[in-house]
Amino acid sequence: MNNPLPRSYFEQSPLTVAKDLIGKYLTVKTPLGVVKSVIVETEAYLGHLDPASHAYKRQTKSNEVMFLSPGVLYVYFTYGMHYCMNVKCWPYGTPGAVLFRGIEPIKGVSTLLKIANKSQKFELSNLTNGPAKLTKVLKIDKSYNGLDICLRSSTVKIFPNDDFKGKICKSPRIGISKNKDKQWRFYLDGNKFVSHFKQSNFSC
DNA sequence: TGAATGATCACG
DNA sequence: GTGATCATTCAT
Repeated sequence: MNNPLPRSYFEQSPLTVAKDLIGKYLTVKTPLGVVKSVIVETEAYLGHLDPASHAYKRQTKSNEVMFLSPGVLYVYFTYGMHYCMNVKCWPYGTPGAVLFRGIEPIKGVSTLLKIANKSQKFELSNLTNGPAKLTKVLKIDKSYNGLDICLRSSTVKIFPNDDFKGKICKSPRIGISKNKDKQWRFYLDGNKFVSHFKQSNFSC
């Protein structure tokens, strides 16, 4: 069995990590069993350099884990009802993160359907093709904020995928009002687990 | 296109 | 305290 991606991997720029995470394996130990997925969509947030980042101007109670060690999760609550999951990048003290926006489950599919209370016929992509959808079905909430995913013992881990072959495209990030021109969203071309499948402004 | 729904932050 | 905003989702 491989080791999960090490802390040094997450010390890189969020832009580097966001693009490189496409195609890698995400494993999450849910209350009902382990689910393994392929990461198919991410976005980079560049902390002090990025007006759209939650850590652009200052360090607060809610964004503090983005200033901690690379490889910890940053989970935030938004719109009064949703959780979104990021992994902290860049070295300790320098805020930055990669948001998980879409994943394709490949093991533990029945577990996911059970958590969502859906039948085998349900279109699986509708459960994981959005940042708040995937946290909901994986039962990721604020209690995961600050979790270190570089440890073998962690309930969330990311593993390499040496066989990955696929075309990675990029586009502006979804749902932000600042820094809209930057193409800091990355996704696997043609994959149905990618959110906002129909988007005009992209390049590959 | 707009409602749901609540935490957070800037302001003064 | 008040109001605006929000890295979303779903129904209309």
